[in-house]
Amino acid sequence: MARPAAVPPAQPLTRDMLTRAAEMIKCLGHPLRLRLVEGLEAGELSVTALQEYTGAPQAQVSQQLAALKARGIVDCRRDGAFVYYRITEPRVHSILNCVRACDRP
Amino acid sequence: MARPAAVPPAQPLTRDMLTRAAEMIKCLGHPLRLRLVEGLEAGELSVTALQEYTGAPQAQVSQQLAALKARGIVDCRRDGAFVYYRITEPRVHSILNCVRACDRP
DNA sequence: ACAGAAGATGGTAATATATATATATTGTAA
DNA sequence: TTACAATATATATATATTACCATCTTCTGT
Repeated sequence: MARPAAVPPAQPLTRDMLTRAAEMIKCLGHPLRLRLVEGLEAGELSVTALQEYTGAPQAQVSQQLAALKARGIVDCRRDGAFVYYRITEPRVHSILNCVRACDRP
Repeated sequence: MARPAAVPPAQPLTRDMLTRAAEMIKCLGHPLRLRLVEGLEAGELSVTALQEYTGAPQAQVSQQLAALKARGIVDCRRDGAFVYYRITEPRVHSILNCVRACDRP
């Protein structure tokens, strides 16, 4: 039997966009990192605040914030003893909204 | 100096929802898997069609489809010699849309 | 200068994931 | 039943992530 034709979807992401998108998404695909960006949604927070918010140990919070920062998802500024993180990747907000739209099409 | 108060964002995802969401997102955070769901956006496709669409070797396509299926992101049906995959996780579409909204807030 | 708070970083063991190759299964057509 | 196409799975190896602990740095208040 003839095999079904491949139906190439319109406008696929370029290889590069796809790779970068996958990296960003992968970075969000971690419970603590996802919680962190959730915490940062309303604005910037210090590492201490994020520690309290997530309940995770300090080192882990710092590590995962570093991972998020390395991918350009967040950035930080220092103010005295505190370092404040904020979201810099605008798509994060919409992705969080998608995630919250649980199981509803 | 007093340390800044933690500002707990409204309605954080429950631990469980967060864990599951992270798993789904993580699964999408892989170039080939992301390409696969992109291919499936318009409807179901056979493994062969997906092979042609992605250009990836057969075993890898099958493997990554299995990963997507294990997470409930896609499902499949067999029709004769062919197996057709389709998206079952409704949030995938919105996530893909977010991803495509590159760098625009 | 000193002590302590805030944060970052390095090392590491356990675990997970990716990729490739080979092989197995299932279905179809002759 | 034979041969071949379509798909799945097993296995091995390489690589990446995670979580944890300890340590180091920077800043603040005294």
